[in-house]
This record gives sequence, C-alpha cells and structure tokens, in this order.
Amino acid sequence: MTDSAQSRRRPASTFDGRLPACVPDSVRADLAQMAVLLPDLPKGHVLAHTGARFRQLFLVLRGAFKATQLGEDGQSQIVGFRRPGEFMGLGGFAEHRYAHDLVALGPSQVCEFPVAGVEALAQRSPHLFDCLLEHLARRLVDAERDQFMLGSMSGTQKMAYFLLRARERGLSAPDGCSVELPMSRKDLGSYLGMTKESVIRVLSLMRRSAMVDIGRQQVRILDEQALRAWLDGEPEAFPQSRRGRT
Amino acid sequence: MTDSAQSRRRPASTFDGRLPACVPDSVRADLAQMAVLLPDLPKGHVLAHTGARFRQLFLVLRGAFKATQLGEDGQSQIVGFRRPGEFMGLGGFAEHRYAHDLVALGPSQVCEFPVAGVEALAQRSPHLFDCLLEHLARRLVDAERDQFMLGSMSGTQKMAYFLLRARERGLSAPDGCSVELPMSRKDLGSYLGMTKESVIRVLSLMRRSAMVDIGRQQVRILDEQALRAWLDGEPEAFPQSRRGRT
DNA sequence: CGTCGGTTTGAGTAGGTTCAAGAGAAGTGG
DNA sequence: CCACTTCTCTTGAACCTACTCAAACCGACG
Repeated sequence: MTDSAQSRRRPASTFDGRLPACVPDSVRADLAQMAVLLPDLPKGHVLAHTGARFRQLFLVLRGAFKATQLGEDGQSQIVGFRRPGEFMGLGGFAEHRYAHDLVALGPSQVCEFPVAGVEALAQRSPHLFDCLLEHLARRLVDAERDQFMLGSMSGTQKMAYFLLRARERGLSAPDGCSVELPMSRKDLGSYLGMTKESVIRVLSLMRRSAMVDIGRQQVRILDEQALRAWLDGEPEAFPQSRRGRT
Repeated sequence: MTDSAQSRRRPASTFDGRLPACVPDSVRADLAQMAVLLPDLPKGHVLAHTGARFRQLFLVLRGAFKATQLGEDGQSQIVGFRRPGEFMGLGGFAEHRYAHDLVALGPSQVCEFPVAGVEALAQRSPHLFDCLLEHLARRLVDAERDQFMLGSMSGTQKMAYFLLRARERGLSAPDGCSVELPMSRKDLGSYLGMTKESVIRVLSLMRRSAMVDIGRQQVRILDEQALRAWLDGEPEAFPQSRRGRT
C-alpha cells in the first residue's frame, strides 16, 4: 500500500517545522526517529482506504488531501480537507481501521508514523499524551462545527463559513487575504453539502458584490466585513435566508 | 455550577455496570474512587455551558441529554444525544472549555469525574489511555457520519438513518424493535437539519406505509427491511430523492 | 487540433420551508 | 376534580431555495 520498503528515510529536519505546535519539544526527536518520509505522491493517489488496517498516522508536508466518507450504497461525501502540518488517519483509533479514503488533491508529500510507536511513546511522555487527546478533540469540535454548518446554513452562509474559516486556519496563501482552493468545485460542493453549480453561483454572486476576487485555484478576500455579515445572515442583504429553525 | 460540596457519594456499584465496555477492569475501581454522583437533575437542567472551564467529564446513568452547538450569532443546533453509559464533555480536551451546552431532556442522573484525575490515571494505565483515545475517535467518526447524513441525504433518508442507528446503538427500548424518543420533534429536527414539520411529515409517511408505529415518546419499527431500502435511496419507492451529488 | 475534464450560465422543477390554524397532552391553581 | 393556561404536536396551502437537466465555454494535454 505505502511501499515503505526501500524509501525509508529519516526526515528529521524536513518535517520538524511542520509538526503541530502542541507537540512537545521533548518528543520531537523521538518522533523523527520513527518517521518515514514517503516519496512524492501524484494527484489522485489514494493514501489510505476506508476499512484498511490502521497501521500508520500520516502528516502532510506539502500539497493537500481530501478525506472522503463512504456510505453503504456507494454514495460518498468529503468530510474535510488536510493541509501541511495536519495529521491524517486519526479516526483509525476507533476501530483500528481507517474511517475515510485519503486522496491527494495535487502533487503532495507526506511522512508516516507507526501507530504502535506513537502509542508507546505517548505512554512514556505525558505531554505527547495530552497532545494526542487535544488533537483528536480538536478534530471532533471541528466536525461538530461542520454539522452546524451543514444543518443550519444557507448556501451563501456555507461559502462564507468556508472562506473565513480557511483564512483564519492558515490555509491561506502567504499574503494573508487569499485562500487557496486546491480542490475542484465539485469537491468543495461535496464538503459543503451542495452541488458544484450552487458553489459556482454563490462565488459568482460574491464576486459581483465585490467581496472576493475569484481565480481557479484561489479566492482573494476583498471585504471580510461583508463576508462576516453574510455568515451571520444579515437580513435583506442577500437572497436565501433560512433563518429560524432553532 | 455542579454543587459537589455536600453530595459527594461514591457510587461504585451504581455506575459500574454503566461504564463503556472498553474501560479496562484494572481501573474501574480507581475511577469509582474519584467519581461523584450528582443529585437527580430535572428536565431542562443545563449541566455544562459552552465555553465554561473544562473541569469534569460526565457519565450518563439515567435519562437523556442533548449536546447543543452554538453559533456566533445566537443560532444553535443539536449535534448529538447522549444516553446512559455515554460520556459527555469530551470536546473539552481541545480548548479546556466545554464545546457544547449539555441539557437534560428529562429527569436524569449523572456522575462526574475530575478531568485532572482521569488524565493522571490514564498516564499510569495504558489500557485507560487506549480507552480514552478510542472513545474520542469513536465520537469523531460518529460526527463525520452525521456530516454525511446532513450533507447528502433527503428527509426520509435522514429519518431512516436516525431510527436504524438508534436501534443498533442500543438506544432502543428493551423489546429490541422500539426506539425511544426522549426529545421533542423540534429537537430531533434540529439534529437532522430539518424543521419539526418535516420530521412529522416523514414520520407520518412512514406510519402510513406501515413501516413504523408512532407514539409520542417512542417509535416501533415494524419493517426494518423497508427502512433500510429507504435509507439506501430505493428509487421510485417514495417521494424525495436527491440521489447523485457524489 | 481535437478531445476531455472542469467550469460557467440558464430554465424548469420539486423537496422542504414558512406561515397559519387546529387538536392533544401536560401542567397549574382554585 | 375540572377549568384554564401553555406547550407540543399535527395537518394544510403557498412559496422559495437549491437541485436537475442541458448546453456552451475554457484550459490542459495528448
């Protein structure tokens, strides 16, 4: 699956700067010891399959991934995007099987950590233990925020939510007010619970309202205040309401 | 908040049978040591407020709770229901603040565990450590399943999802084919991302189709196969489709 | 240069919402 | 115990958002 046979390299300096801030200094060296740097992955590469045995955690170094949830019948939906510095595969701790398909959105690089090794290390290091808990919990509250988004927001609000959230989470381009969109409109729609056409319509509306500048792979935020107003459902200011439904 | 001053009792035998199966035997006694049984809570009691300091984990012993996610502007949505044997407050590990309001749906009983104590115990017990990780991860994949439900299903599918899921998760009444509904139609609608009217219409349709028997506080499942067919989106068999949107 | 996937825009439709009003159930106080 | 209030539940009718279907456009790549 992830042919780690010949390409085992210790990427200590490579990923060190990419580790989440909460990882304690005391274990960074130990983590580097057990890390395996995978060769570059092409667009569309499936890093993990739903249901496959949960043997390693992944850390994104470059590129971007989508996490796809599969339904019983063949339906599927994207439940999150992963950018450099984020872990992938955390859901595996539940059933010791991956909970999603993890697919590269473009040329990407990741390194992997053996689950057993991480668990063993966490036993000895209280800080890493706390860090793991914190990370899982953070993912959980993110997922629940997404539940709120999917269940209670209109199309325009969903898009404003995505753009503002992406910007504050550092998924933005270096200039600070552009957001990168490594995924297709269809993928974005899947994540937001709408069709690709609806995604395009909302983005177009935002562009016509001079709130954003739209490129194929990035969105430049021009008027953050207006976006926030739309997110909060500023009445009469735009089509589509869906207020109420407490 | 939770006046634990005078009512400190050690409910060892009270909650022991209610602990999740994954809690290792070796720590049940220690957990019992630090548990505090709270006095009975009335319907509507708010056990935890969003943003309050995360000091204790709760375990439901009797009754039922809803976990409410708050939006910035005052909106809110229910992101989950908790029944006896389930922990509440796990999201607190992220920011050391509760991520939801936890509200009793009816007369309920819970016991609480100090977070610091649980963490300390988990340091010493590898099994409890694994158990905590597993529990958090399980909540995470549940939340992601709900994302799928909210983003990709029609009203009828959502209801089928809820009923089938409730039955297999043991939220059902003792007879095994009835599902208890401790929440109002409005609360159920909030969780499923629909209005109370839509909830009622779908339930009525299921009743007319002889798939379920409906009471105010419980639903009796008469034809599970049909429910499953509706969940998978059996075409032409019922109004509302929304297939496609991969 | 032609094909193919991703994108964009338009017209029509339908599933779910909103609004309104009545039927039940539950709690309150005399 | 019964009237009274109050809340939840239920049903109907009109409306509207977002989906579906269809067709044109664009860029990438062989």
